[in-house]
Amino acid sequence: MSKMLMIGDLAAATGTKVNTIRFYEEIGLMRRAARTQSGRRTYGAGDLERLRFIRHARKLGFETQEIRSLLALGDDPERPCDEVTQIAVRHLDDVNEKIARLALLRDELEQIARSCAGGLVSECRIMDSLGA
Amino acid sequence: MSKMLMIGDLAAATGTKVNTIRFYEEIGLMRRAARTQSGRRTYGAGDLERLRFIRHARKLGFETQEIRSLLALGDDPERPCDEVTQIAVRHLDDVNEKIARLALLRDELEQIARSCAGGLVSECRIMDSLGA
DNA sequence: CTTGATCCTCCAGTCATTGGAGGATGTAGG
DNA sequence: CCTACATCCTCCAATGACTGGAGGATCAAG
Repeated sequence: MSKMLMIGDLAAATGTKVNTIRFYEEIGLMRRAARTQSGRRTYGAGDLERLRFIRHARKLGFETQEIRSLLALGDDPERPCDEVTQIAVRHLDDVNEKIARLALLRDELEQIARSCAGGLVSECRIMDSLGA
Repeated sequence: MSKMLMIGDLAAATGTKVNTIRFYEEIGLMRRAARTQSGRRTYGAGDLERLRFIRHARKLGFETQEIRSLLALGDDPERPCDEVTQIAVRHLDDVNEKIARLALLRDELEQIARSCAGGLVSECRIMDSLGA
C-alpha cells in the first residue's frame, strides 16, 4: 500500500500548522483521520489532496462554510455543476466589491496623507481629516 | 452647561452599538465616562467628537492600536506631526498591498468561474482549479 | 538507554465587536 | 401613584479562523 502520512507530513507538504489541521478535523472540513494503535492520526494521498484544496480555497478567501459546500459538492459528482459555479461567482462578486471599497478608502487615505504640511500635530490636517 | 449625553445618544449619533462604546472604554479608546448618581455614563461634546474620530478611523481600516496612537498624538499637540503622517502612510501602503493581492485573486477567480462548462460536478473544471 | 522530535488532548488567547441574561433606573401615559 | 416600557448597568459567552502553550505519551536514532 501507499505510504501513510503523519500529521506533520501533511503540515509540511501544505504549509499548514499542525494545530490547524486538527482544527479542520474538529470543524468537519477534514475527515476524521484513522489512528495508529498509539492514537496518532494517519493520512493518505486523498487527505493530502483535500487539505490542499482547503488551503487553496482559503487563500482565495472562501470562508470555511463555502469550502464545506464545495467539498460536499465535490464528494457527489452526479450533482449539477450550477451550485459550484454559483458559489464561485458569488465569491467573485464579493471580491470585486471589496476591491471597490478599498479603492475608495485608498483615495481618502491619500488625501489625508498629503494633507500634512509638516510641523506640529496641532497644525497637522491629518487629525482633522480623520475626525471629519 | 452644555447638554449631557447618555450612552444611547452617543450610539445614535455615531451609528455605534451601545455595547461597543462600553467596549471602547474598556480598552481605553474612550475616556472613562463620568457617571450620574445612579451610575449611568454621561458624555459631553468632546466625547462625541472622540467617538466620531474612532469610528471614522475604524471605517478607514485603522486597527485599534493605531487609533490609540493617533489619539495619543492628538492629545499632545506639541509633538511633531511626523508620527501621525507615518501611521497614515504605513496604513496607506497596507491598503495598496491589500488591493494588489485582491486584484490577483480576482483574476484567478474569474478564470476559475469561466472554466465551468456546465453539466455535472464530475466534469466541472472549477473543482480542479480550486484543488490545484 | 537517553535524547530530542513528534504526537496527543485540552484550554486560553487573538481581534473587534455583538448579543444576551438578569437586574436597576428613568420616563410617560392613564 | 402605578404601571409599562425604554434605557441603563455588569458580567459572560460567542463569533471566525486560527495560533500557541501546558503537560504528558510515544517514536526513531545514536
